[in-house]
Amino acid sequence: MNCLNCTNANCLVKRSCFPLIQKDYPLNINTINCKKGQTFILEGSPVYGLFFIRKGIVKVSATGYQGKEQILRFAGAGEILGHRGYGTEEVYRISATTMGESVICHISNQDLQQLFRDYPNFTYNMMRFYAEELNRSDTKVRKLAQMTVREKVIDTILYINRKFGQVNQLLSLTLSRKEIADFAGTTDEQVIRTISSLKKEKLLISKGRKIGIPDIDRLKKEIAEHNFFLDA
DNA sequence: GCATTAATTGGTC
DNA sequence: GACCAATTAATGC
Repeated sequence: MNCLNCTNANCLVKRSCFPLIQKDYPLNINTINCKKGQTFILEGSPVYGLFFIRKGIVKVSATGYQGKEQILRFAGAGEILGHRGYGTEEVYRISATTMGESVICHISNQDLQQLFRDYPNFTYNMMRFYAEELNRSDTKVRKLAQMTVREKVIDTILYINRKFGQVNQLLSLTLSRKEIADFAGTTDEQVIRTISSLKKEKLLISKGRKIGIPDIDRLKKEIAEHNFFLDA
């Protein structure tokens, strides 16, 4: 597989290096076709390059004490994975699992170094990406520490909406209650209770296991005191 | 349809 | 607000 016929305009490699990359440029992209629920980066395994999502949605998580899962973020097409391990770390500190059918691109450490040398624009864009990531993880810490459970659940739902949107008034990415809890840093029972009271307040609707937001601005108001880092 | 998994509810600490 | 247990709903095969 190579990047020439890739249609993913969001990809950082494509954006930064094309149309410069020619047919004979020695770049080896491994593409991995994944079904739902496949873990293609495993916490603790040696770092062997960077991953880019070509298609699909991936959850990034780390395992804590007694196997407790903390979901750190969800990533969509064009986003970068495994970057924190690159350079300094010898093993990945996160796992990455597909939420649905996905296509993942992988670039080896060697090819990556070559790209960094050949395409300063790519290097610069990567640096900007790292800076943004640092900001996001910073705000994530503050949210976990300062928000109430109710606020964290609302924030999680708004985050999913912001990132992946709604279809027919329902969030297009369906998370289990436990996944919401693992992202928000609470338990699935708390999530269930919060969601059901939000439904009573008409701030949320649901069909089966899917959740919808009837009025996004009204829901945003619920966490307005934390507006400071709403967009993270 | 049945078996498995997820959601919900109630109770205890 | 977490953890546990019991019940009920949803989903996969």
